Amino acid sequence: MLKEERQNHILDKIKLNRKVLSSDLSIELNVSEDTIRRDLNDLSSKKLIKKVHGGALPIDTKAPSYEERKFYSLKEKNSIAKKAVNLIKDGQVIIMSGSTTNLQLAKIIPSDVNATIYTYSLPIALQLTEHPSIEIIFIGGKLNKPAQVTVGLDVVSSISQLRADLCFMGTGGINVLNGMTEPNWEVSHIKKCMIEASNKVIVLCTNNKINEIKRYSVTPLNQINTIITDLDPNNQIFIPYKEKGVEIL
Amino acid sequence: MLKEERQNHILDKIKLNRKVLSSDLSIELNVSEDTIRRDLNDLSSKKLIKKVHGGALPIDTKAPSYEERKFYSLKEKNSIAKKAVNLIKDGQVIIMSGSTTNLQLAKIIPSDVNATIYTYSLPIALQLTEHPSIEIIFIGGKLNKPAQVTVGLDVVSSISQLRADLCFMGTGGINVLNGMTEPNWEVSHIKKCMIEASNKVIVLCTNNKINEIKRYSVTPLNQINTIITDLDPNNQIFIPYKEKGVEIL
DNA sequence: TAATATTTTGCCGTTTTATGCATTTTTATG
DNA sequence: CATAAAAATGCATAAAACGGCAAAATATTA
Repeated sequence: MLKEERQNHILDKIKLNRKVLSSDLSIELNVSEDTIRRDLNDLSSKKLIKKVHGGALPIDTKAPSYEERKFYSLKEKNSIAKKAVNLIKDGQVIIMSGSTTNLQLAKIIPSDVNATIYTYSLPIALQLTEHPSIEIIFIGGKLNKPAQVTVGLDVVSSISQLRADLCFMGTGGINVLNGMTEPNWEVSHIKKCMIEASNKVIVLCTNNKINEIKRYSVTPLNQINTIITDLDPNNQIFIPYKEKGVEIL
Repeated sequence: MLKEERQNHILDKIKLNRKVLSSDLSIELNVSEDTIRRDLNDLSSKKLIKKVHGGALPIDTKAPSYEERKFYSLKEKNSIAKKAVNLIKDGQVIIMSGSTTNLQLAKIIPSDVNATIYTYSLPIALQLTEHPSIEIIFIGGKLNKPAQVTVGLDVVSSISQLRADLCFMGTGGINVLNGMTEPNWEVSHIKKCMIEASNKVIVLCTNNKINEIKRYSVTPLNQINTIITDLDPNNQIFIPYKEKGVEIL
């Protein structure tokens, strides 16, 4: 039996039983416990299992991510949110994607603003429930736990049926050549729909996302109306963006 | 049994019972109390539990933000949730309404349970994102801010298209003659759909809701399979309910 | 195909870890 | 403040992990 076969067997067994013992595996697979231990070490260093004394367990699925990200570079996000909030006008229909920058924005919308906001992010929706006058429509679907947003076909088809004045969109990365890109395929697809559905596309973009490329393309620059960053809009880094007709705030 | 398994078990039990005794655990897990004590020390130094003389308690994390209700009669709600959680079986499709009792239930679902949960409540969905294996489908629509749930036609039509094994439902009031009633028209309508869509209807009901009547009728008793309350199920108050064929837990 | 390099595996002595037990110290409580 | 329960401490033991090494299995190259 090949090493890889053996390791696949181990992965399968962990998935099935939520636990394996080195001693069991050694007998079951007819190899020494040393070999099993080395297998478990391999798999563990690939983050496929959690190795423990005596065997292994499935990887900890706990997601600390969103909460953590929430406080990461908060200052930059806030400065972006402050610029963004001025673009919201009474009576508008707005779509907001699920970024933490958008969450900051949701927090500072003045209480006299009257608008309708569509979102598929739980934290943003929850935040907006504290606003007295904004009407919130939550876009349902299967939940992506770490990001706390809904994803999938339901979301795509809901958004396709919308017509919005504005959309505020976080981003995985943006650059002149490739436009906006996302690390997550599902999210990239959803964002395409958001852009389709909106008259004006506003991208909220902390400085570390500028001139970054992620795996999946969302849209070329020419579909983006405005980019809001924490940098000075006159920074020379934005010259090529402006040449493509994108407004920088 | 591996050390980590044991510690996971302890964490689960604390989540469920809000307390554990070293002596119990020692018997339950078939190890000496010394070992349990060492486990509790481990978990405690990782800030996952609060170790106390004789056992351990959950660490009290999240700041109580919106919900005074959430902590009001928490004890009763928790005792209901504990009974309810036993009804959840692997692989089931479950609909949960938006009550605070359901939120308690969501908190204590053991981490090895594998089920699909539909809900239209933001806090419940958010809570469930911390569960490693449950699939969550959020039912979108217009948000009702004070209750933090979606309501309206979208919700009704989404639920109508479902087929669930179970639904867990909070209630505004219940009595023998009028069955289940709700103060809010939209919610009453949504609950009707939930009942339609579910094979088994389980009503979670704190004692103050028993023999109460609200404005809008949801369903007569005969559509309800089980009522879970914080009272003793043999309490004579339930005799007429039992005569109508409702199971009391 | 033979020769050689590389990887995988088993073995063995050493080190570390997990656990139970006995003894002492601390804590809760009437 | 007396007493029983729980916790801490130290020690013993068995199981598991580690590191080095050499044999065996595989892959690569001439």
